[in-house]
Amino acid sequence: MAKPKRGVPKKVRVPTIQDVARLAKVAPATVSNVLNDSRPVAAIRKERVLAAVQALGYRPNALAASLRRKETRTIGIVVPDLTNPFFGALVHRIEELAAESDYQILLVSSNEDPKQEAARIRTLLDRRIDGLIVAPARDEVEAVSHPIGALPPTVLVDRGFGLAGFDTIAADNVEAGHRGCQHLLELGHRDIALIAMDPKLANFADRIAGYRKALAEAGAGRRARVVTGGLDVESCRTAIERELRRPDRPTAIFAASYVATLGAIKAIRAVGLDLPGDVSLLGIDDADWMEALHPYISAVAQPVEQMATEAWRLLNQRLAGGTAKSARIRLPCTLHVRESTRAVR
Amino acid sequence: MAKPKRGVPKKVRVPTIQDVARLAKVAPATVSNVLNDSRPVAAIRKERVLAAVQALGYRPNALAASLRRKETRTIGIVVPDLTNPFFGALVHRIEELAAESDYQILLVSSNEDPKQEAARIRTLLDRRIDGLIVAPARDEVEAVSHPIGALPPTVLVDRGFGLAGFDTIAADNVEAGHRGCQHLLELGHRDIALIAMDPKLANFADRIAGYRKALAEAGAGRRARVVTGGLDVESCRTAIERELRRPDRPTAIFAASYVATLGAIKAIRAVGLDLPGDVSLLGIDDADWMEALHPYISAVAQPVEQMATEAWRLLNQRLAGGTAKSARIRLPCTLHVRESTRAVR
DNA sequence: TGCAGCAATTAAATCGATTTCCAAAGGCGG
DNA sequence: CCGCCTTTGGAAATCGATTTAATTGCTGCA
Repeated sequence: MAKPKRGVPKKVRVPTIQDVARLAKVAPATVSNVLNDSRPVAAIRKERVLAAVQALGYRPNALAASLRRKETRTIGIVVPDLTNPFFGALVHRIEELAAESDYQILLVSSNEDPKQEAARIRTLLDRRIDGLIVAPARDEVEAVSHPIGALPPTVLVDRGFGLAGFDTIAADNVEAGHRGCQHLLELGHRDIALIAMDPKLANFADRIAGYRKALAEAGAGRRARVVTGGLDVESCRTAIERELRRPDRPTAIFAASYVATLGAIKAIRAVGLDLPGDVSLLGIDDADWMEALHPYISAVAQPVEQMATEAWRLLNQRLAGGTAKSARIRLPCTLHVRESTRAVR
Repeated sequence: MAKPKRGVPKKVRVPTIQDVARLAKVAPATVSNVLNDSRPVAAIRKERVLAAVQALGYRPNALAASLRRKETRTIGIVVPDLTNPFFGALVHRIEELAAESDYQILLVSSNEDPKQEAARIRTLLDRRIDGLIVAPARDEVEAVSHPIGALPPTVLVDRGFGLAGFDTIAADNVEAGHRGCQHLLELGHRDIALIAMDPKLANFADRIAGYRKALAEAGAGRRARVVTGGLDVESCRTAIERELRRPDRPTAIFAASYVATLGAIKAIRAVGLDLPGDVSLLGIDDADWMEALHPYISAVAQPVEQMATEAWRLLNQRLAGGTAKSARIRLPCTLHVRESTRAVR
């Protein structure tokens, strides 16, 4: 293998359309026409161009093309936290779909902070992205929409459901809360504590509403116990631990998110209770490991893949010029009954 | 709230530098000079420009700027699988660091496929990214480097260690295998099966080497049992299951990756063995849930955060014109002894 | 008072494509 | 055989910034 041993990384001038044109003895316009076949070009010339392209290893500068075309074939994705497997899966799937249609992904993370979110979105807009998929940090996307004015076609996923002017997609969170609580009720639980990271977020509000509804239907309306955890595992753990140490501790914990579920498991351990012997645990959001270690964790799974697919579909519709009024899509969750939920003694 | 009710999403013409110049009654060049303070501008004019910028809500078109400056402040990241928490954490951290320096991330996933990887990298290059961070699908990055020719400053993370011409970063995998195996040996295990997804990948080869070394040091050199799993959880599970069903089944499983660990847990369950009563399990790669459910899973943790930090540091050095010879950084892993590894009966 | 010298502005070139529009050439009917 | 129409090719405009180079307007010194 040749050892370059150069000092400064030799700036290789990448070939431009001019170079190709020169080599093929045609006009730049012709090269462009061949490559995009935007207009017919005589076979002889076409060949010469293709040969030149080959020879030089020419690839069009996407920046220049985008500038002229006013289209970047790039979409922005904003998530609160890539570390959360839910968003990991979401981004993964969207990237996959986008790539199939020759789009690329500018990824930014808002770290659950609306300020950062707004700032990052602005930088995305400077890049003239064609579209935007956001899992907002908060539901009032004033941060998203207000200071910015015109956004490109935008789809809101998971949070911010129903915000005017956006296509929005979310799991049917009311149903998730309802179905989950019902499951626990059917097992005979009456003291069910629901752990929400932040009850002001619509997702949690909905899940709480569903939970309350199920309780009410069972005639246990006043037994609702909603605990506010926090945005991270640790704060959820302490909140739940406190709850579990009370004399009237719940017999079941309904953890309304991935982070809360993790916190709940740790809290139950910390207090020294048996899962599911002493307390049952039902999570919202599924993860690969929940079916690995005993007790397998029961969970209401959000349809991440579907959410991603729908998000991409809606965005595509807009990109294609579709002008239907804002879509609002609720996707059903599925309850996975596993081992962490057990009939009350 | 006003209801636009427009048919086609009214194309708002975004203001350009020309518009600002016109409004401020100065030349476009002056606007540019103010905004980048590339040259001194009289206070009166500067104010006028700033006011105009405010009034119009002007933001420079990053495409145009990039085209001219030949710098996009964008870096590409390529990972095999975002669903894997290791890569999730890696990307998360890099994005964070990049944002701090006002860089943005074009994210692509190679799906563990070198062909896709090469294709996706090419599209990244078309976008004229300033730098590239890759966790390659294979170690021979001919896919990465060959057909493409000149790459921008590139850092290889996790895989492809030591490839000529790249800064490379990886965990000290030999040591990880060595330390892990040693731990199992200390517990009295002699029949330790190591599960690698693909022994041809250098990472796994290294981990295997470390494992063999530890065995040899213990005078158990010929007891090495290396099982080839596969790229996904399922195939790992079946491979391990087969191993566990043999009459001379191992007393300990050393799962050399996140995916293998998950597969191992499932396999142990499937065969009906007790973890860690009948078999011990040690994983490589840590995850939040490993310290949640019993038995807590012992694991050799790769220093993801550090790897991300170093990757960004090295890339920055190159971006800043640093011209040192390719760095090769090995980062130490840490053994987390938890509950899944137990002294052999 | 005249001119060198400096600082602040701006006109124009540039980045690298796409697209518009004009010109030349070839085909065809009258 | 001539003029009109259809192709095809290429020159030039364009996208929206940055940067270079030229210009303008002062200041200050002789």
